[in-house]
Amino acid sequence: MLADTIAKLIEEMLNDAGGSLELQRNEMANRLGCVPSQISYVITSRFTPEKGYIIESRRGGGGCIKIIKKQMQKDEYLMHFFYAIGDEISEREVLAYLNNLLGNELIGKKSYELIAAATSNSALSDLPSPARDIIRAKIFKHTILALMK
Amino acid sequence: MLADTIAKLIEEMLNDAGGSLELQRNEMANRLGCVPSQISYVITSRFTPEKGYIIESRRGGGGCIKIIKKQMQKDEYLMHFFYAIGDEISEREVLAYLNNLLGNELIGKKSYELIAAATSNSALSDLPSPARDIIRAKIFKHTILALMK
DNA sequence: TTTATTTTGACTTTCTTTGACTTTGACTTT
DNA sequence: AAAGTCAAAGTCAAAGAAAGTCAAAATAAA
Repeated sequence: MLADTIAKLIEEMLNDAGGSLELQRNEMANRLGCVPSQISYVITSRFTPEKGYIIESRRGGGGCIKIIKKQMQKDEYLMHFFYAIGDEISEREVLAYLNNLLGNELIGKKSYELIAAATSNSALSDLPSPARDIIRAKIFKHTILALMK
Repeated sequence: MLADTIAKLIEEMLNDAGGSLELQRNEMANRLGCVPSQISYVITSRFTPEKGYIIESRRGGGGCIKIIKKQMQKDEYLMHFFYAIGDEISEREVLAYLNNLLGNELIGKKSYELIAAATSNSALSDLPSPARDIIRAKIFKHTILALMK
């Protein structure tokens, strides 16, 4: 299957490049003889933040797609937290996690405050009860990944 | 890419000059082997007031373009941002704000990444279109307030 | 067969480059 | 002083370059 081939190729390139890489969508699609949006598809379906990848991109002349892989190792502990977070989470639970991270000096006071603010009930007060904890979990996960950048 | 090269050059010159500098458009374009309006393009697209730059210029013989990087007091600036944020905001707009804050060294790279992650389309992808930008604005405002703690 | 994933391609959006044309200001000439 | 000249910078739109989006069609999995 094409998608798997491309995914494998990108992973390989990521390894060679040491965890972070920039590619040009059109150029790559050309090399592989596929349509450019296929590259987009592979990236959005396989290199998701959930799987520990961060994607950035720029359009226009000289544009490109940047893929960053967060490897465990230094961030092993954070990854442990990352995986521990379920699909939904309460404000209280977030604070418990954050206190743990702070206590272990994995994050600083400023990061603590920022994440607490972003995931607070106050910030998410427009959302109804079931949705709120789901969004909170996503935001929390994203911030944990961002910490590892 | 040409534009990036020019932008980088100007930033460097600004640093060397300590935050304010005068350049001649034609002379510079000539040196870089590009068309003069390319310099204008770079300045209007990268050195915007949004990002904390002030541009002045004089036409005619001996004319030039003056670029000033301005800095404000931290909380004043943050409050300014806070009030500028409307009831809804796109991912793009948040990033523009953040880049400004980062450029003015009002936040660090880590805060930048955290807020960007918490307000990303990716983190909020479960929310439908109108709600997404509203929640994003609330989260953003909360994090800005947290920065002032 | 039904459902989920992949593949494609048409269309959109964003960013860059270029060049023709306009406006402005300083200096020179009348 | 008024007019003319020339050297800047400004403006704008067209063309080009890349990535994003979306949905239909094809394929694979259940």
